[in-house]
Amino acid sequence: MGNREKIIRGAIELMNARGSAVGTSALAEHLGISPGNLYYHFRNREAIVAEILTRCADDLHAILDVSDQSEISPERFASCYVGGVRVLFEYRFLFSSALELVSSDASLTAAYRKFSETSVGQLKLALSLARAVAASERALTDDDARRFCQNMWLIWTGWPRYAQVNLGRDMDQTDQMECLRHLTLLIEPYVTPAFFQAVSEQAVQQFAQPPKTLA
Amino acid sequence: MGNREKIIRGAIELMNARGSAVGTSALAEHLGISPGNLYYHFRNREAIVAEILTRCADDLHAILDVSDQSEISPERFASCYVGGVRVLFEYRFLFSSALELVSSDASLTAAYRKFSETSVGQLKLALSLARAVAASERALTDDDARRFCQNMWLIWTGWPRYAQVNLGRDMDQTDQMECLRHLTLLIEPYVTPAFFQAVSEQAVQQFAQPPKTLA
DNA sequence: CGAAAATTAGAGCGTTTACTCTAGTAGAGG
DNA sequence: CCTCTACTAGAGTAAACGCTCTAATTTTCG
Repeated sequence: MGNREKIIRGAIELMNARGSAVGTSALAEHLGISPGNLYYHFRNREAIVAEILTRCADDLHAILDVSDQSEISPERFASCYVGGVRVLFEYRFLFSSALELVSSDASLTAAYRKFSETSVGQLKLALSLARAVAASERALTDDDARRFCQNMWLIWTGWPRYAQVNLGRDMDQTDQMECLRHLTLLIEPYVTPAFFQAVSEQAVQQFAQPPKTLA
Repeated sequence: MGNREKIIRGAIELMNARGSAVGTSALAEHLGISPGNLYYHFRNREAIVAEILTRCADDLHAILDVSDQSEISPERFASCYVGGVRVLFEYRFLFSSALELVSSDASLTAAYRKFSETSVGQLKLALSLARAVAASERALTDDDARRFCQNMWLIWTGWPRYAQVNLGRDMDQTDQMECLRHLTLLIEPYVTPAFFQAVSEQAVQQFAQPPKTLA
């Protein structure tokens, strides 16, 4: 693994632990390389964050993409949010320090907004396909469906920070499972019991398996 | 209004807009006072944030306190979360920049955790009292009730950042109303239609009125 | 008024920041 | 062996940081 890759991974690790404000010297020291070395691989500090954001967006969008489906299975539905929890935990500082990131750079702002907009849109599509299957008795207007997906995004991206900051957790598998439970609770009233049961079982099962994309 | 009060308000204003990372010189310039003046009124930069956190906690806890009630009216229930939205919007940077705040100082961490713990506890009490009234058909285990209140906290504290960062809003009354709608959507499945209807009407009505505590 | 106290301004301190620049190493191809 | 390219180290820069200090000003009160 080259230093470029080490820098990215080290930055994620350190920023997840201490917030996006970690400096270049702290990062270099953490990695055991010289501060100047960073600037051979990246134009500036912000370029590191930008690449991390891109990776996160790519990972998440690949998981949430259900545009090829006309109807969504409980298995696929579960994989959306089990996979989502994994990705959002891995890159959690992006959401914990969102205000700092966005107010520091204009191009990051645009990328960040596009990212969240696309994700919420994908969630909405998944929900509509799932609701077609679920045929729940509880109706949602179009505006409320958007709000529901935004709520889901808020819990999804907010829980890691909540667990870390408010509860002082150390961010292990247990915390990811708890995040899943929070999302489950949110979804439950809006799908049929049968669909919900199937999704829950699938979620637990998929969560027990190691993620696919890890080499 | 003395400079001490001006500093607090200016800090809230500036940090809400740009994140908690605003420096002492930027703050002084924003207020039209000298940087050194800050240190007459406050021991150090962190003391300013600590006082803001205390104020926020006091304001919110006063609004959420239902410990004197044995049963909660729709009016009181609505005032909890209408008032809560107001407070959390006013101090929104505390939640947007929580990771940065907490990782910078140990005593702030303790205060922040106590704050959120108490708030979620108060929410849980309000919910249990409301559910006694509402007698909904949808049961919640104790763990799920906690998760529900944590979800509420996440949306409550997360929405301002979402609106500001992800949607690029300018944080006016409309955004607070939208936050209310998000919370409403969360609550709806867990109370009876009659209670929900009463709470919704009360919420709209209370929201239209100016806040009581403003002198 | 006049003295004491409270408040303010602003220069300046040491430290840290993101970043640049130059000297130098490691390995591949000829 | 030599050279070229990819990469690394580390000293050094200007600016910004939180903060201290002193002198001046305003307010308070006998």
